[in-house]
Amino acid sequence: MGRLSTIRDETVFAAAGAQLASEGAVTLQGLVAATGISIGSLYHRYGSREGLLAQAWIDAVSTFQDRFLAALAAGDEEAGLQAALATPRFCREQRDRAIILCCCRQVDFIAPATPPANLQTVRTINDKVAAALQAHAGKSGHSLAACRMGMVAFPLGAVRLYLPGQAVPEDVDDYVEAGFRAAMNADTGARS
Amino acid sequence: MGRLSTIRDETVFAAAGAQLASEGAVTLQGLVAATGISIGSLYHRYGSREGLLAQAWIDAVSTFQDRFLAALAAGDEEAGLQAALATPRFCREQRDRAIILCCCRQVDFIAPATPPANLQTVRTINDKVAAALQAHAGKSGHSLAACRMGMVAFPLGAVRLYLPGQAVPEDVDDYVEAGFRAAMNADTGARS
DNA sequence: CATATAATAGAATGCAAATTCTAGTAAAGC
DNA sequence: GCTTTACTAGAATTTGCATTCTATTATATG
Repeated sequence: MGRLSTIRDETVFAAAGAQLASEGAVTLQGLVAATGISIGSLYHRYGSREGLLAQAWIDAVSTFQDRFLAALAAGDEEAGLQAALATPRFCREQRDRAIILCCCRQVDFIAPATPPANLQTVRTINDKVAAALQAHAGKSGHSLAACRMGMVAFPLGAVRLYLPGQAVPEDVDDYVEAGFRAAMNADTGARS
Repeated sequence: MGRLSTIRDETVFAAAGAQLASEGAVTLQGLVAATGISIGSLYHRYGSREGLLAQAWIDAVSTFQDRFLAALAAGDEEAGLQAALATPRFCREQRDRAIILCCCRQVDFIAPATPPANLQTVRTINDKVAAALQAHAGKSGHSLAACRMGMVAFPLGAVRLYLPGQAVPEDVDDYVEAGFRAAMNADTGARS
């Protein structure tokens, strides 16, 4: 029961990401202007500025993580490539969340003043991805460095050529694939 | 004539970059604490917070630009590769400036409130790099997108795996080279 | 319809950081 | 050694933003 919220979390989080990407900082007044929400609602719903930012980050990261881990979990020969391609695809299908992940930094959302509960959630998420990467490295016989390069660094660098201003073109996937294979081949620490 | 400054610009700029990378924001009090400079000196030397940030960015970008353009200017077969490698090399030799370039964003330093003179300088620098890339694309027969991918996006993504916390390992150069060649080969818009 | 609950709303407050301002200090030229 | 010039220094002020607080509005349930 009780009154229903008029403005969705999604809208607020997207506005925060957009402001951070374009201005370099988020102000609550800015969010009020961008979304029409009131200061009172912001504090009622998110507790504090830090809480709001932390939730926005967690929302974006966990959504992406689901796809990235699912791709890796396939476990077959091309699992790594699918994980690499998860980044450009995410940028097209979840643009607002991708802007938070690709155009901002964790430090913009997660700070010492972040509520402990949120801080713990972030740690769990980060650990999970790190572990999955580690596991994939072991299974595929490649070094962790090569996996991070081909599945994280190159894809991120690629989409950042376009976000936040432009759409990520389809042919970025070709470059990501080429970069992924190159990283795997260049793997000086390969074990197989 | 006149009194000599005791703390070098370089030191102040590096502190600004370090703070931005680790905390996500720069405060003048933070710079005072990190470098020992006084508030009065900051305003005397840089005019304003915006002026200071703009100068720090310009210092970092123009230093990098010199190397990047020099590599491209060689003009031979491997000029593109040398330009791609300029990024990891810069990270090792000019770490403080590299942190500003690789771990921060232009928007953190250049804003609407940036002094017009500095704004103009930044525009000139950006245009120069864009033109050189464009020229290299034409000369080498590759698309501009492929050149930006292999010479900017992949190298940047690669070093960001390590900066600002760790040194950029030597083998990153191998991945950057592999990524560069992959981008050139994957070039769907190649003209030769 | 009455009541409890949850959300909206925005003016008032407090705080942290940027900026201003006045005084003091070191180097170079005459 | 005197003057000019450029830099240092930090207290006082202002400003912009986060946060608090009280009132109000909308929905669900009995």
